[in-house]
Amino acid sequence: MKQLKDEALELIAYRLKMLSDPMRLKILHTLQGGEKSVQQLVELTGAGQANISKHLSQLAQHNIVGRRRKGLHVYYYIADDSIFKICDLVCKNMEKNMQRFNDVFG
Amino acid sequence: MKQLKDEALELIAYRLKMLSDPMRLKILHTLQGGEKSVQQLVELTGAGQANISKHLSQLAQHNIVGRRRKGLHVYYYIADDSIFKICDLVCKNMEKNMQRFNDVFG
DNA sequence: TTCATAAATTACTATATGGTTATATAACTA
DNA sequence: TAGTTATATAACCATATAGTAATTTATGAA
Repeated sequence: MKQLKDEALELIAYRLKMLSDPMRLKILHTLQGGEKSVQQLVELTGAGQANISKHLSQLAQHNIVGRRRKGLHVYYYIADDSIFKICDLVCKNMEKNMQRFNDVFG
Repeated sequence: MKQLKDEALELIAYRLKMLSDPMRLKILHTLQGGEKSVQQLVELTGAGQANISKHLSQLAQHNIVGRRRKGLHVYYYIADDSIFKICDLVCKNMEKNMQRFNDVFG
């Protein structure tokens, strides 16, 4: 087992923090269907414009999404697919827990 | 692509929040070497006892760790290995980013 | 029962974070 | 240029969270 330094743990935690917010996950999940402008994300998620922009700049700082300007619009896209693998792992594990729950109490 | 409900996204976010704190990661990483008592974790991590206990109960609530009482001591152990896969994914991606950084600026 | 030790909990503080409103910036159009 | 639209940023508030000190609970030993 590799020994991780505190600094490394902080980096991992800092990155996972990006994925531990429902609205950011919703944005990412929406972007999974292809790149979207801020406007489109506002419509598709139902969140406020400033809110979306703030989340997007955070995600961009972490290189989780990329941005591309086209006239007045700025299009954002997924730049790091590994986030979905992470979500899948979490989902699978939750399913397993549900199953165990059902096995015992169902 | 599966459509995820807001509720599902909240569950995922809530679970990932458990992994987005350096101290909790440190605890989990320490437990990777085998089960440990609260005392041992206090010594190995350098954190306060109350702090460790609080993090452990959070992790236990999410079934990420399990607990076993043996006399005065309570031993905690990893109950969900998938967390390490998640950390590995994050690590790999960070390495990739570093590599890209080095390729461009190194 | 009394004492000692381990762990959990409570109460509190400081800080971080998400959301909102208002404003600023950037880019296109007339 | 002035006006319009899209996005970003700033300021602010409310809430959540990590850490700590003090206390309580649980267990074992004398």
